[in-house]
Amino acid sequence: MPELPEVEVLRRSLEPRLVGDEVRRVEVRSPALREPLDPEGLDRHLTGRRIERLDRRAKYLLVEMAGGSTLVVHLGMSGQLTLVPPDVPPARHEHLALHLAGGSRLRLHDPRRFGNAFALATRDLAADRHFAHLGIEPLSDELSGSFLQQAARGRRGPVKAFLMDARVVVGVGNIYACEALFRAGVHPTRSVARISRERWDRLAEAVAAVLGDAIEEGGTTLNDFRNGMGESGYFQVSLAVYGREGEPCPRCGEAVRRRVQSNRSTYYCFRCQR
DNA sequence: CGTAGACCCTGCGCGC
DNA sequence: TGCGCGCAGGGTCTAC
Repeated sequence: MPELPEVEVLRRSLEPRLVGDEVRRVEVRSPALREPLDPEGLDRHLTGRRIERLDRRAKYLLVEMAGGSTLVVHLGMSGQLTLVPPDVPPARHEHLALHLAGGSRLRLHDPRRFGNAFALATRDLAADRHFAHLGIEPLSDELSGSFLQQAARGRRGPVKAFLMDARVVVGVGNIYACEALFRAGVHPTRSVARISRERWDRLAEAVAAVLGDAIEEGGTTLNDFRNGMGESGYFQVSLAVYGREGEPCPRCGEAVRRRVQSNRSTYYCFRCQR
């Protein structure tokens, strides 16, 4: 579930319901996430504080508290952050719960435990090791063909891995790397050393477009969340190639192919992507 | 230094 | 129906 668009949709859906509420109690139900949860740190930075605003950096959701501290949540592969009424019993993989003064409970549920949650004393993200190395935001005006071309200078390797390298540009996961490459007509294994300026322009446009479109379509996730319904149907229908091995390419009809790059599935059209 | 690959973990769908 | 296998949208670490 969690790619950048989903995190952004989550941020937008939670913000109006969380801002102004206050953390009454922090409950660490099972600390075994990718990095062990730190009950003392979470308690110290969150308990008794009012939620001022929600932000996002890369795929990290930032819950900014009055007084300047910040709760940082990463959903990993299977994480869900949901707001539930207090009488809803704990979920099987509910690792962290924030009990709010308004009565509801903000819970982090993550079966695969690749997620992460921690609190920072300040809002100075760049000083924290999780953020220090991160590249530009893909939906900012920093993303451009010339930026990508500059960043690729002197580098080797396939363009797909380059687009997914968070030191260059954040938030481009496996799905949207595939979708952006398809939209730009660039073959996923093409070396970054062999991409023209025109193609870098197309790639920059494609990355912003697929992420932007996904955020707009993700509005349905907002409705699901509000109604307490499931998460199915999110953006699946809009994916051109991802997860569609053997299905016809929407542009030319050639069967979509799948191959493995760096242990991840890549979906692409052999004819449209060069 | 950069790049490629392994790995962390649970759940689900598929084929047998 | 039951079971084993492959696969899953994340990031990080190690070996080369």
